[in-house]
Amino acid sequence: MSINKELLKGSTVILLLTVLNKREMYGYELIKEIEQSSDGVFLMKEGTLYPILHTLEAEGWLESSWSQHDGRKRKYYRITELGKDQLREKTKEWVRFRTAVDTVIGEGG
Amino acid sequence: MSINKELLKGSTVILLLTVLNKREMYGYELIKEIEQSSDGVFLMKEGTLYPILHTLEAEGWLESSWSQHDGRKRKYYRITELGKDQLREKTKEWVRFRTAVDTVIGEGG
DNA sequence: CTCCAATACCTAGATAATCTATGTATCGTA
DNA sequence: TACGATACATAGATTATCTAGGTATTGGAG
Repeated sequence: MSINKELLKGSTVILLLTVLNKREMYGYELIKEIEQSSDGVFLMKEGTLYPILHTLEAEGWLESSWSQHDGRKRKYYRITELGKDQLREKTKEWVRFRTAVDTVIGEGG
Repeated sequence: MSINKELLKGSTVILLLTVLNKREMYGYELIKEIEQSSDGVFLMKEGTLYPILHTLEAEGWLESSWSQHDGRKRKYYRITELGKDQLREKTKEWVRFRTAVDTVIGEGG
């Protein structure tokens, strides 16, 4: 499956990039935000999220900075211009994938 | 990600079950059929397909039988009643997943 | 005051879905 | 006669995600 390997990771990454495209956020907040905005469908684990954030930062799609809030330190992530490019690309890919699945299974193509 | 583990395998399995729900087919044919009906998006590898077919048969979602055609032996797969139940379930799950992603990314929800 | 849940970060190792690579064999065609 | 297409299959690599564990702070319930 050519598109799927990308999409597996892609479906998580696209969600992260999308919410970070609206405003900067810290890890824990991202989990809650994605859970809420997906009506409880996406329950991302911390063990899933943090390694992905590190990877995206290493690839230059995100930038981060620490800040303090009530004695707790938070690491805020912002999307970069490169990240925005990737988001546009991933979004196209998602639509392509979604359309293809719906075409095959004949479910609201 | 609670739904995703299911969906990764699910997105492949749902495609297979869908086309087998229309008529019985053999492995090689399934690859071509899914490739065509998805407009070239899903290029399933034999190394991906055959193990999945064996698993689905072992789980009782599919049945198979050998037949001969021009000296080549083909293994035809049919969907079982259990398989049809699973297909309905998987389809619901797909719609749920698709809707959730589209809600979050705001792409034709 | 003490314990526990929630908040907030992190990593190592396990699990599992898919791919790569390889093997066998037949058929049609250039 | 050599090669691509057809047709099946499996072993091992890759990699995305999960499980399970770790640290530390805050706030509220008992």
